[in-house]
Amino acid sequence: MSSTPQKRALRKSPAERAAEITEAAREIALEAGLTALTLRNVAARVGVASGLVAHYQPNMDALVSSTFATIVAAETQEVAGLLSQRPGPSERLGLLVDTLLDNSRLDVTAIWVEAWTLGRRNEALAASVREQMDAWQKVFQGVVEDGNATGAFNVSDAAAVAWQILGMVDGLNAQALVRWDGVNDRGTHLARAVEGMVGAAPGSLASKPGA
Amino acid sequence: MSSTPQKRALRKSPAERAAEITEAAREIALEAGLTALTLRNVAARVGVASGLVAHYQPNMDALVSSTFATIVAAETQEVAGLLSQRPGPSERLGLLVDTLLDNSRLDVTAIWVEAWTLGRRNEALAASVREQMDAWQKVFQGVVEDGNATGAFNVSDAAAVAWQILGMVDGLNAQALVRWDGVNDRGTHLARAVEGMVGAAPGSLASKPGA
DNA sequence: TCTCCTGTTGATCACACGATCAACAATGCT
DNA sequence: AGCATTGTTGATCGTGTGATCAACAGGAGA
Repeated sequence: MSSTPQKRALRKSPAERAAEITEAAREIALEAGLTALTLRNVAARVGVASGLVAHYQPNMDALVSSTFATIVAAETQEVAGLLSQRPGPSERLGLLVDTLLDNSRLDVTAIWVEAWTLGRRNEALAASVREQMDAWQKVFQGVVEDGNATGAFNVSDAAAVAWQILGMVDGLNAQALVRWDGVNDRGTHLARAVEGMVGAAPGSLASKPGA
Repeated sequence: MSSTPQKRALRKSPAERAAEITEAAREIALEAGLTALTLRNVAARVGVASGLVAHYQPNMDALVSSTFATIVAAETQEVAGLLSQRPGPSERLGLLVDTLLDNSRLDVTAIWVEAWTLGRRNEALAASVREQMDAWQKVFQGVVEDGNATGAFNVSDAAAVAWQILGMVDGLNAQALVRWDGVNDRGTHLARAVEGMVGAAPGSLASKPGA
């Protein structure tokens, strides 16, 4: 008769409570998407009244937007960190391509796709999406420019090529979200395509490090 | 005092009324997305009570699903029709790439992206999405296989490469949905990438027919 | 002209959403 | 110990959704 008899949530500092809410929002978004970010949903996860969530956020659009930014920025930084450990531009670009095969990031991909359409009705989210896309593009652009300097690549417009590769990766990831089967050598095929774009020698972007 | 005084919609045959409803749904989806497909929204467009829309559809999930299929299948057939007018595989693949630059299809792209996430909670829609993706993939696969037979391309796994190209096109289109600026020569870059994938000679996929 | 058949209405239900706010109570300070 | 600050509650409002169904009325056939 008393499964969760905790009548009242214990009082916490604003900073601590705010952190709980954003963390709960992050978890919910990763598990069930940005659409599942409702006042009552987040409140239930924290173990708190719905009004409290509203008290800590100007409105739900803002929470959706900031949650998206938190999740996506973390991924960008994580991958960027992995990149810096690779010796040269070819190895770095190859690593980025291999990220495609890593289905452990499908939950983040789902959030990307959701944000693209949700941004249509949530201006704050739309701004975050553009911001985070720019961040990703700069990661790619840096690698391409490095390769240009080294001579490994030969690209006239590094920014444009970076946008292109980003778009391809996003598209293939989104495809894997719906159709995870049917395609085997995604890494190899994409590596060949990217080689064509950056003017690298065929096979220079090692897809599978184990080979 | 009487802007739309039509008290009662005139009686029509079931087939005619059903066609009106599906057509209204198509228009709404193209203008405001699949999310805007509500009972009252569709009913208002037809000029009819909301209950009538429900009467002609088993449920809204089905209407969303069929509307998606209608819109997307029409685009696939339209582009496939354009393809058949081109002489050889290289020209056909080049045309497919140029379709990317055609921003007149952005409304359909928006529906694609929306369907990818909506399919998470609408099983009927998810099935339609997979079906329509297969249809698109077959279009690409046909072109690739033709090129293989002609000798213009050199691809070991045509199906996989077709999936890859489709994913790239989707990704770049989705990107254009959010970030329409910043990239100029999308066609050229993608053409170079695809050339790398199918083993075609560089420049053989003419991006801009005017050149 | 009368009578059914059936296309159509619109009120209604249950539910979920964001947002608001007076009332409450835990906590730290005096 | 008493008090004031403030974190917290939960009922409430307005809106929107899909779905249901008894009642209505247009129109074709007798």
